[in-house]
Amino acid sequence: MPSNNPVRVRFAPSPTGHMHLGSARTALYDYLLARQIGGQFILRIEDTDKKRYIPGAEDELMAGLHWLGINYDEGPDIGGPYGPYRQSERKEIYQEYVRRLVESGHAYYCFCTPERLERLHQEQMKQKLPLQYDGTCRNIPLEESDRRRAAGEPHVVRFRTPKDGSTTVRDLLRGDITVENRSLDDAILVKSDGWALYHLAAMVDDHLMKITHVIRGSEWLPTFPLHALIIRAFGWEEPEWAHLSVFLKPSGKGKMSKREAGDLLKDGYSIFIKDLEDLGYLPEAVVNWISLMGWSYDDHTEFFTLPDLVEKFSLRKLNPSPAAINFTKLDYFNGMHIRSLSLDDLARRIKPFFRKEGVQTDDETLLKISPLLQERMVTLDDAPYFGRFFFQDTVQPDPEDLVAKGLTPQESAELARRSYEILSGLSDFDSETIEPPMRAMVEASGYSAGQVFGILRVAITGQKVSPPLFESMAIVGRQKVLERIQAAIRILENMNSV
RNA sequence: GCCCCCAUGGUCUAGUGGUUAGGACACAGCCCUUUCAAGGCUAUAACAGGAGUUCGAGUCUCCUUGGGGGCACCA
Repeated sequence: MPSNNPVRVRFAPSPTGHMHLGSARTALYDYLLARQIGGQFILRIEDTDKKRYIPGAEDELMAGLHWLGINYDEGPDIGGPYGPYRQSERKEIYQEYVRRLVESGHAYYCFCTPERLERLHQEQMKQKLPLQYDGTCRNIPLEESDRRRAAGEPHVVRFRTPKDGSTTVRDLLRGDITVENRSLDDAILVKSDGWALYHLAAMVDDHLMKITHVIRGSEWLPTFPLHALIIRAFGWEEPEWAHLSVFLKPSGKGKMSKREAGDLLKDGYSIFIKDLEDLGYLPEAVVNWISLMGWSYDDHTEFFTLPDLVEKFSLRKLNPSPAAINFTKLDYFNGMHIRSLSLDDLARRIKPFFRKEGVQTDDETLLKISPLLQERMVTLDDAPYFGRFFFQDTVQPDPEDLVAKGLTPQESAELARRSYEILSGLSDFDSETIEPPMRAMVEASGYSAGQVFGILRVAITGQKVSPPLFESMAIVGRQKVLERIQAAIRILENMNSV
């Protein structure tokens, strides 16, 4: 619910792997909420765990956001009034706040060794008991624990979870959730190396950074009550919470494994943002697609640009149930967004895909073929598939394809010769000039348009599937068209009838 | 084992007590058509199961089942 305060939301990923669709959606919703109410969107890096840190992950995150068009107002690279925006640079802040919790009795120092904890865990497993800390250090007087700490005894800090009663928290998607406090663990807030854990660091940062709405994954639902308890222990005001459902694999059965995610690539799909550009997807399409996984607008609108989404997004319409990833719908949206691109924009975007295929292009031709390619492309890398012949000096048609269905090579060659005659005698070489006499020739020949134009298509484009023939011919140009027909005639003449 | 969340066609979803259960993707067919598309039209297809509340339940309650998540000195 909008409050009187300006909306401030944060995207707080940890740099421990590739940015995927789930995090992109969370960031998108954050961004939309901030933009529509005129608030701020903050990027905060949660990198307190050095063991899991992956170099480059932070850059990939920022590149991914940038590619998607999701811009943030405050972050590690651009700064802001509430920095630093990397948790690894905020250690002292957490220490200060943890001490407050200890002194107010909401947290305590725990000297239990990992070995003892492991034995406890095993015992609880054996007895089929809930896996929780047993409270051994819960009642050590503060003076004593301070003394032991000063003496250098290894320790962590744990939250003193109430043992009686229950805790109710409110999620924007699910309403009130109540849990018995006895099912909550005395979670560790600070590790023995002095670094704060997520539970503490994120709550402190959200408060200090004046975050009003926390949008995060539903994997945080089980620890949600703990987080609320920590905030309440500080006496702070709680933000609004929205826990987004997870993404399931396309079958809808379970989350995608690392292995499955990797296998996707050979089908031209990926759940990693970094791969999507290379696969020929438009950021506009990706944004549109993920926006609709767990959110809806109304009955008849599904095509959205980022500005549309800013205008229409609403937390109220978020859906709590898990959604299966549907890549064919991404393909659909990609086609739609490709068709909504201006011609010069399209020309610019397909250029690298020709280059990747080793096809030399020129901007003028690129612009001319764009309208021809536009309505038949699903992904940007379809462009060289349909249009490489525009840029080649010669094409290499498959002789079999040159022979029209139901005709002999000789008959096909004859049709090609008649086409050559007409084409070479034309005053102009645009599609409007080419089409009428060619149709008349087909009419007179007694063959079908499909047969005759099929021969020419293969002869001129080197492929059975291509953009419209006459427009293509006009762009290829008379000289090359005639050369290619000539070459095709030679091939046909050298074939034996079957 | 314990805790939490979820449940409408194959998939994404609309629906907040009374609807012929709506839309989108995919699929099939038709139209258009020189190929492939795009576009238009049509069809197939869903309230997980069981109790209860109510005159009336997809919608509220409970149970079952199924799915998902969590139970780290990760986030």
